[in-house]
Amino acid sequence: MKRMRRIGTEESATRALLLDATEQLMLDEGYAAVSTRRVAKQIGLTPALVHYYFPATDDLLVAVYRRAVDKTVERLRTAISSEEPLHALWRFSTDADCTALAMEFMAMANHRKAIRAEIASSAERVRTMQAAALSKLAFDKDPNGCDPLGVAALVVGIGRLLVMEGALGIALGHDRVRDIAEHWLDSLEPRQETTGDARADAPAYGRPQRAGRRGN
Amino acid sequence: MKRMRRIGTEESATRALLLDATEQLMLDEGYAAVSTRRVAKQIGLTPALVHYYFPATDDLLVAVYRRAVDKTVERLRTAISSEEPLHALWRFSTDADCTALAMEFMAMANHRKAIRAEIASSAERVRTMQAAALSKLAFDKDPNGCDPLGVAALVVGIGRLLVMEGALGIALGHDRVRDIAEHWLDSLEPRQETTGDARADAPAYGRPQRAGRRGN
DNA sequence: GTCTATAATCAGATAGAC
DNA sequence: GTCTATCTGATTATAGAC
Repeated sequence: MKRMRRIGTEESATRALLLDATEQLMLDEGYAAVSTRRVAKQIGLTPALVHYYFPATDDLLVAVYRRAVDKTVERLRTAISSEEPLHALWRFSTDADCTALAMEFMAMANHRKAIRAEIASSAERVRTMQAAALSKLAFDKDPNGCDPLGVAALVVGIGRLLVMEGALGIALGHDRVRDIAEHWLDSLEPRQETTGDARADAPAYGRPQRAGRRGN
Repeated sequence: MKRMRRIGTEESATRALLLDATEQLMLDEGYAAVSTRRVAKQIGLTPALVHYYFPATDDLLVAVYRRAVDKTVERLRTAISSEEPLHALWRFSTDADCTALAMEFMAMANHRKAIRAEIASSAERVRTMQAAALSKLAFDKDPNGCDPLGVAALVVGIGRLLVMEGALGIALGHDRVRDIAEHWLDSLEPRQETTGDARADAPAYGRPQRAGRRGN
């Protein structure tokens, strides 16, 4: 049995720093900006140290992804346990911050096998969870053949559409898409009037531009 | 005025070959596989020759994109001039071959400024064209606030959702999404019964897996 | 047109000193 | 834990021969 290379512990503060730096780099400049050198530089350390915690670069990326999924699942769990899970899911999906990182990973999955496998295995789990939260809606009466799974996939997909295009500078028709989507959501999950004033939670989706985005 | 570097003509057959090879490489292995070396190798030429026709790599990518947009616009034009433009647009957007390349460019745009600018300028043009084709539909009567622009954006977006997730190996709920979408389309643009037999054109969207996809 | 040769970066990954 | 030093290989891009 050959001598294994040394590797950092999961509890290390430095390891967490590396994950933070990688995530931030992806959000600021896109996943293509991620390299052991750039990540290390970002927090004033050396590339070799990155390899100490993450032997291969894919290990780093997968770790970032897993942590992000865990965080998302947690936030999602509280969101969809609300009175109006469908509208909560919509707000969640149209929130740029929640979705931008997911988009980066989807883009990255196109040419990183490890990430693709990770996404495929987590996506169905999350979607199933979302569908479960929508199962209390009265889809039986829906005249359009809607069901929890399809609605979950659609709502999240439309949210991503808006966020993704927004990041590219495309906005034509977005107002109308939002109108149609929200009208549809209202029909599936009627808003319950509270005290008569305007509803408390405005749509989270505003101007989707990212802060520090730089080109190539 | 400094001496300009030599550059190949637009009519060159070799230039067209380079564009073909680049496009194929993007579809087979993802945009990240595109480099002057890989492209040149693919057709048995040298990297330097790529730079002869396309001084910078971005020039090559933009040229591929422009050519693809032109081709798409042409196919789209004939498609949506049919009797049922909305259903035609749906079939177009759910066709993996038509959409896969677009997805690659969208992913690439996340970190290539030149591509992002190109996409932003072409996307609105295409969407406007699609919306125009849908303007003959009776949206005035639509109880859900649908309008051509929003419907165009939504239909294409949902199609892309299916294609994109399919490429990642995600399929959970896709059948239901397709059901919901097609039911919606039928309500917006009622199918006209022909001679009573099954409708001629089946949905184009089947198994979305790409052929030669390789990881990392 | 197409090539060879080369410069200048940048990447991933490892060994071994401290 | 963190570093320096190094190997290896890929990439963009240019100059100049043929």
